[in-house]
Amino acid sequence: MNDIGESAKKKAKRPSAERTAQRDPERTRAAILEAATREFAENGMGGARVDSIAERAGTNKRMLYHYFGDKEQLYLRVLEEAYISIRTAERALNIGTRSPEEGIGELALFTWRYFLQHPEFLSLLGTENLHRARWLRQSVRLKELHSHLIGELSQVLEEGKKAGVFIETADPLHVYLTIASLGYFYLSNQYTLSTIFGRDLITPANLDAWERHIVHVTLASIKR
Amino acid sequence: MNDIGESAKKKAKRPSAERTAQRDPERTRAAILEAATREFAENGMGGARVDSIAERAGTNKRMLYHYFGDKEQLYLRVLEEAYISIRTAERALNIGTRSPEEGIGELALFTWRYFLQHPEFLSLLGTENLHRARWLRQSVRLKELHSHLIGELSQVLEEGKKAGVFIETADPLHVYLTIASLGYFYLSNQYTLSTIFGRDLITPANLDAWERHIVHVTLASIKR
DNA sequence: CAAGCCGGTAACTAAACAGTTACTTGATGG
DNA sequence: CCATCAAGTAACTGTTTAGTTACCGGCTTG
Repeated sequence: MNDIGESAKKKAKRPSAERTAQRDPERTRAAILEAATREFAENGMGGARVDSIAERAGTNKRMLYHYFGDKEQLYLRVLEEAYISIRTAERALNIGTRSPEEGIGELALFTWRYFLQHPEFLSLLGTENLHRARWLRQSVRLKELHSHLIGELSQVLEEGKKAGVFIETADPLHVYLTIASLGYFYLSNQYTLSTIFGRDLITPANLDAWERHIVHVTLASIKR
Repeated sequence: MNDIGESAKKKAKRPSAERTAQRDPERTRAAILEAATREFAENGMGGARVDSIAERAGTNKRMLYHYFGDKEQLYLRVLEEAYISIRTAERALNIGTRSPEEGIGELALFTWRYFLQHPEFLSLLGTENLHRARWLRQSVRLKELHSHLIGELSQVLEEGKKAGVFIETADPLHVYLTIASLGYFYLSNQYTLSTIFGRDLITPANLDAWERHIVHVTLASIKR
């Protein structure tokens, strides 16, 4: 959950240093980050409480401010980590190694299942957009992270067009936004939707039906 | 924006009463509701400030608590009004009067354009879902409001299936969720999306392209 | 083994906050 | 023309909150 190499890197002066079980800076840091992820995801930026994060992490505010500066910087770190996680997992898919149709289907399935397993990621996106990407815009770590996705998707679409299975107007950004839209809305808005339509959207049967629906819609929209 | 008939209704005792320009309960009430809509949409439930709402409405907290009880009740009223507005406009569409294909296309266009013109509605949905529909669930005014939509949509789909233009597996809730997904995600997440993909999604050309994309995807997913 | 450094604790502070109370103003009806 | 009542004002209160400060204790190094 956190790169242990960091302490070794900065400590040329103290090479033999191994921390005791009681004092474990890396673990405390990781615990704060994880607790903050949950707190921000559940309550948003305005609703999140610094005291609550410290308590959840099994530590106190002093450590939180020591490691992360202030509430806003901690929030940005949480957001950055969330993006890094999904883009890293996405990259490991290697959608270009299959047939174009399978590749797109795989990406749709992966995205849906990732969203399903990481509700905190969806919440964080919602919070960040409520604030018009105020903090994400300040991030300097995320410039290169996302271009790979569009590049690889673009290649798969081109391949499909050459093979005559995809329509010529299929656009990589549009395809990704379609996949993400269908997953994001269903999950992030499940509570109001279940309430107003009087149907529990989150049962296994309904989740399964929507997963198939996403793949169906995505492919139907680009197939010749 | 507010029904003026209410004051006349409760005042049999004081029939000649016409308020002066200075004292205008209905207007104050409406101003608070509108100010609250903006404040909650911009800052969420946790970030919204009661003082700020009073100031935006050109009044003070005393009036706000007098008319709406407390912050939570005011928030619920805002949310209810937002739902009533979209469902009322939707009803006026009468999608059943056209051909099935045109009817679905009209619903998709309407939904997209309504979302585009009412960003505060999308924000409120996001906030309410962050809190797992905590307040919406308490609402007693919204039970009947949404069933009409699914009923009408269901009829149009049936008609299309009989005419042989729609596939047999097309489901009314799925069709509506598809339309809403594509509009909601693009707009509500425009800030993070524009940031990470380095492309401004909100230019007239891009908005127009996405509008056409929504209609295309929706129809492609149900056409035989 | 002593100095000091670093991970960690807990009590504190100033500001912001939701909600309340005491008061003012002005129109109306007896 | 005065008593009443509702609309509206503004200062106040107790609590919560982000951020700080003074302190503790054990490990490492000279």
